Amino acid sequence: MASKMQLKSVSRLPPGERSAEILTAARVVIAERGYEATSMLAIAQHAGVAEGTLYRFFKTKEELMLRVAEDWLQALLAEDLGLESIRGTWNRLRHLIWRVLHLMRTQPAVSRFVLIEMRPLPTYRSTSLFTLTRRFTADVRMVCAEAVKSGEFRNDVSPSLLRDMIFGCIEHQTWSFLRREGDFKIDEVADSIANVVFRGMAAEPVARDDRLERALERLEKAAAQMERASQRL
Amino acid sequence: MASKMQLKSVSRLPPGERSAEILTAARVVIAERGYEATSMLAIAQHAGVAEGTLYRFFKTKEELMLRVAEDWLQALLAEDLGLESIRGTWNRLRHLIWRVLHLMRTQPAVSRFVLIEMRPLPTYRSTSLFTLTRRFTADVRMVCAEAVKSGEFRNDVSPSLLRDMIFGCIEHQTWSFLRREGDFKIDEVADSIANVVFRGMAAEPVARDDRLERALERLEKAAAQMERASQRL
Amino acid sequence: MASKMQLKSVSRLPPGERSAEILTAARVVIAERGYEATSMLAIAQHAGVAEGTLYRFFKTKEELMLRVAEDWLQALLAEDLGLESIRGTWNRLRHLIWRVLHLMRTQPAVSRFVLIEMRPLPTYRSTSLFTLTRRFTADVRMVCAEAVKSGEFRNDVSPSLLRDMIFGCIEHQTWSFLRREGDFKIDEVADSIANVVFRGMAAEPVARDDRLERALERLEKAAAQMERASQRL
Amino acid sequence: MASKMQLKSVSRLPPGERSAEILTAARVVIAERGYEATSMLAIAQHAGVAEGTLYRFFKTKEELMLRVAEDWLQALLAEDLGLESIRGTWNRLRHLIWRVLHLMRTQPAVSRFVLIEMRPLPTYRSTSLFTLTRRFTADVRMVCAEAVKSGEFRNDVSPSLLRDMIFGCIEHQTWSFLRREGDFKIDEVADSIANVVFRGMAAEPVARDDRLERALERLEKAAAQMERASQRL
DNA sequence: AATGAATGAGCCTTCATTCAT
DNA sequence: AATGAATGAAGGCTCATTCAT
Repeated sequence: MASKMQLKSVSRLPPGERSAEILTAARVVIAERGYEATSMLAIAQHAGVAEGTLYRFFKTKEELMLRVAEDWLQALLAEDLGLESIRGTWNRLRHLIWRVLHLMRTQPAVSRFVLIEMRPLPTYRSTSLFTLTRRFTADVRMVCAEAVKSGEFRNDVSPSLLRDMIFGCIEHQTWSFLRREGDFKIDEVADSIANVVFRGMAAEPVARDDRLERALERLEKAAAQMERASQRL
Repeated sequence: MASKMQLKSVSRLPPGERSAEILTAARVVIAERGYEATSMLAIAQHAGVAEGTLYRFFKTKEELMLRVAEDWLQALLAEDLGLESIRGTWNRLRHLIWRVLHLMRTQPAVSRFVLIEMRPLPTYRSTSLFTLTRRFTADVRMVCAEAVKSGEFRNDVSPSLLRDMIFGCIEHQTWSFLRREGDFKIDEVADSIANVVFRGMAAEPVARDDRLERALERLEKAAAQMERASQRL
Repeated sequence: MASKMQLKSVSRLPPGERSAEILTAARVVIAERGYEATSMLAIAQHAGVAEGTLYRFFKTKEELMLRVAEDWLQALLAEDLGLESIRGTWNRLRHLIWRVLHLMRTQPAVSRFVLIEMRPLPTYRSTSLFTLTRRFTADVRMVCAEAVKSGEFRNDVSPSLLRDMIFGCIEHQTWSFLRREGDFKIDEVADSIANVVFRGMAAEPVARDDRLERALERLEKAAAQMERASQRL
Repeated sequence: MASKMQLKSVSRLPPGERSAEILTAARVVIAERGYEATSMLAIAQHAGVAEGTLYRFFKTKEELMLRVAEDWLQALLAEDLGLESIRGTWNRLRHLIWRVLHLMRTQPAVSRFVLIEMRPLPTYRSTSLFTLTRRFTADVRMVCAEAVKSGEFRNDVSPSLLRDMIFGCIEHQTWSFLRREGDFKIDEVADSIANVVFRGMAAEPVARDDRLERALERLEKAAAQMERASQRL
């Protein structure tokens, strides 16, 4: 059924660039419409290529989508600084939280895409996208684990749960923003989360209230004196 | 002559009942296959009615799905006891958390449906399903708000954030279970979350769990000394 | 992605008729273009229905195609008389061969379809179409088997091979006709095949075909002579 | 500077060799996957050339496929010995049949390709592949024709039909083997076919039965005498 | 009110062929 | 001469929705 075709003259691009173009076009379309509503045709048209071209680079739609998310995330991750420069558990936690919130504020499209659309996919957990997202959360878990080890944190709650607590809270707080419906205050949220977790885990109460202690000591002392006194009698 | 002798035995039901039947059938199909894979045809067949009939009661597939989720949730909510019988902020929080975890464990299908499949819908927030889910979370928020009001909790973190922290954590912790991949320990998770939030928010630095206990011991010891002293006197 | 649709008003047909219409339309298209070149769209257009309608009745293209072939063949088979009225192995073989040749001459399209296009399908042998075609060949095999049993045929060649010989020959002889390139002479081919097989298998060396015929003529001639003689006497 | 340092090591071959390489590669792919499933890309990759290169030597896929079949067959034909050494019509027929059966057994891939996949092509008969296959069948036809000429065979059946009978039978008998489903016994099949055809065509019945003839002759004589006698009266 | 046959846009994917490099 | 990126028509199939009965 071969048909006569007039190939449009699309200049041949250096390898990698075409694929990058497609990925970029896909980002745009996805940002506009979301995963489900994004068709291969739409991506192709946006990229100014034919549908078939997409399949030169990506075996299936899902693979393409996954790659979009990965590349997007990777790019953001690359901009990231390490934790080395920051001292103190609270500061570190606060920084990590703040960093993610900032990413969401500045990159709502990719965030929405990854968190809301890719994550529900049945295969998501076996994806390298999943692995990539773990890089964000792993830091938090590590900081908590270190705090536990050093005795700064109690050890009655697992670092994994703390991580889930932090990121679960972040997601909920940013939910409506990601859906273009609301907003959130980065610093306020970051402070709040860091505070609750830190105070909730701190081995030593941050502020002291030793009135009970002192009262007890006075009482014990008094009791001891009375006992001695009574023995002397 | 003698045509159409075979009447379909679909008794004409009161409108409410027919619609309830459909909703029930839809639940079953959804529980089996999930949202995406559930077709209107499948629901109709399960309910023993024609596809067209579905559209008498629900304008679109989405509306039907939403109603399924709502009714499902409502039914679960109805079984629920109030908080009246429980005293103490920690106990109350722990109870509310435990209650949700228990619901997820016993009703994974509806949980998966609401959290994983309906929530990503673009219209979700304007849905009465969303309002309904708030009923679960509202209690937590209220308990926190009361604790703040009574001075038991600090007021530097909004109850909404605490609510998000708690439910975000719950979701992450149950994620793999809802996807039939893993599991979670109800009591452990409930304790951990309640502890972190409670300790993290307590106005009075919370004594170590056993501090009161020890104080009591010392008091009793002192009391005993004094008793002995007074007897000797 | 529901779109606004204007349903064309295609009158609702009694069950079975629509499917029959489709099958008929498919026959036409297939007869014109052959299996591979026949698209579901073309069939639908020919039947005056939408593509989706085809899928109400046939799960896949292959199923539809198979059904076309089956129905076609079945219809032809139904017209067929039994062998009861025919006596003698040679006559029976000749009849069976002639019958198939006649079918091919009058129904080249279905023949081409079944023999050339459906048969190469990987699944063909597990098809009920295959079973159906066996009905044609089974008679030949049976006649041969009976001839062997009665001692009329030698038993050094299996009936299956004879069947293959006969039908293989028929196919080759009609090949070019089925491809609209040539022709074949029914009686000549039927005679030839029947003769070779019959003579090749006859336990008693077979007289030339026309020997009996000629003997008859001579007998009649002699009888006439005697009649004339007796009248004169 | 220093660009394009990495030259592809595709040495510029004499045109005939390059084309031969492609043909060989195609054979391999076809043998593995069959005609339909063989893509130009696969052939190109196997041959270590680019897709475009294929089109330098073959205008279309079909042309390439046809050439593959031709070359393949030609190679097999070349290995073949003549008939000169074999005496006797039965022996010769048997040899020719055996030879083809043997080819099929040892070269199922090419057999399948030619018989099952190329032959159904609409253009097949005008192909030089078709001409080539005639070389196989021509011998049979010739042997039969000679037998007719020498009086060894009757002349009431055309050699072409005998050829079709033989090859048609061979195809049916090997059908399931070529589809990797069954098997066949070379010697048994060769014997059977040769026997049926030979005995079916032998001019002199192997054993005589002239009783009918003699009875007829007596009857005729008697009738003639009676007629003459009556005329005299 | 209920039916369910019919719709058809739209989806993902394939691959023979072209042609700028 | 050789490449291989790019093409794009075509295909099979799905399913929410409509509406004549």
